[in-house]
Amino acid sequence: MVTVQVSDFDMRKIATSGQCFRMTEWIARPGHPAYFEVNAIGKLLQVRQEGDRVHFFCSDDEYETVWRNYFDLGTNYTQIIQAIKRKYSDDQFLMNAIEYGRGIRILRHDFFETLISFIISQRKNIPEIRKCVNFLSSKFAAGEHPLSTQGIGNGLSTGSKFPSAKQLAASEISEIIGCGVGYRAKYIHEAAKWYSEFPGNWESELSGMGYERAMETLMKIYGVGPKVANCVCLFSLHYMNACPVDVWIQKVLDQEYFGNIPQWFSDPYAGLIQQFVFFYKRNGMSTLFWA
DNA sequence: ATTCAGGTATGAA
DNA sequence: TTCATACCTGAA
Repeated sequence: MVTVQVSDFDMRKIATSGQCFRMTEWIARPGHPAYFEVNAIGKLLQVRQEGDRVHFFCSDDEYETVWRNYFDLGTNYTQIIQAIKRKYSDDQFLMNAIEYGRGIRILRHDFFETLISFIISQRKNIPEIRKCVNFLSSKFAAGEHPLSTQGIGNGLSTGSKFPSAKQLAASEISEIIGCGVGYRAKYIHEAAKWYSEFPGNWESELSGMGYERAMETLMKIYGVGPKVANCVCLFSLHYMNACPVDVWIQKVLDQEYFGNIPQWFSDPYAGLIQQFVFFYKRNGMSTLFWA
């Protein structure tokens, strides 16, 4: 186990911030602190947080080479947030959102899984998205060696890896439909072909070409529009200026900014700010307020 | 039964 | 360019 002390890290907020769909909170035993199971980048990990101390149930080596980067723990969020608060101090809604959402970090999630997850996300609610992602994973991982991790309290926990692009590209559309994704199956299949047929490395190409060109490139994929492309840019490629506009952010624009585009939209950290705003609007505000 | 859920492709104005 | 509409599917 590795224990680190970090500020601006809240495992529960991260798990429910909607960046990825396979982080689950478990209660080991009533009265005991909750722990989180993270199924990501081909690994399974358990995490428990007590205040600003975070326990990662893995080796030192795995923490350093995998999870530190995944959770973006090398970035000083406290400093970034202070700068943002100074910059937009006259935006009271934003100040409230930041305080409410503090602790969320922008992950560096697996590229292909992020792409497929957000293709699935269109016209679906979050429990449905989670179900589809899990269904795809368990279906295509059948027969493979399951992921496992040394669980808290000596329990051994298992899970399945997200399918590879090659697996999905080689599968029949009907198999993909069978995972409950409906009309998105052909999008998934196309995206899988697009990814697996590229001779180079899409991640490094897209990371290197800059936000604008990455967006253009991603939106050429059948079934990928501006929202999905922005989510991939932000949650996987770590373009912190990428700012996905979904129904919740649209609500914010309509209701809090009266249809105008707020200043922070073009901030270099617009994506991080968007996460705070999204989280606040979705979880922190009573809808009865202005009903 | 009808509507809705973290959008996108398509075709018409 | 902008706008309306269909789209799988399950849950309220």
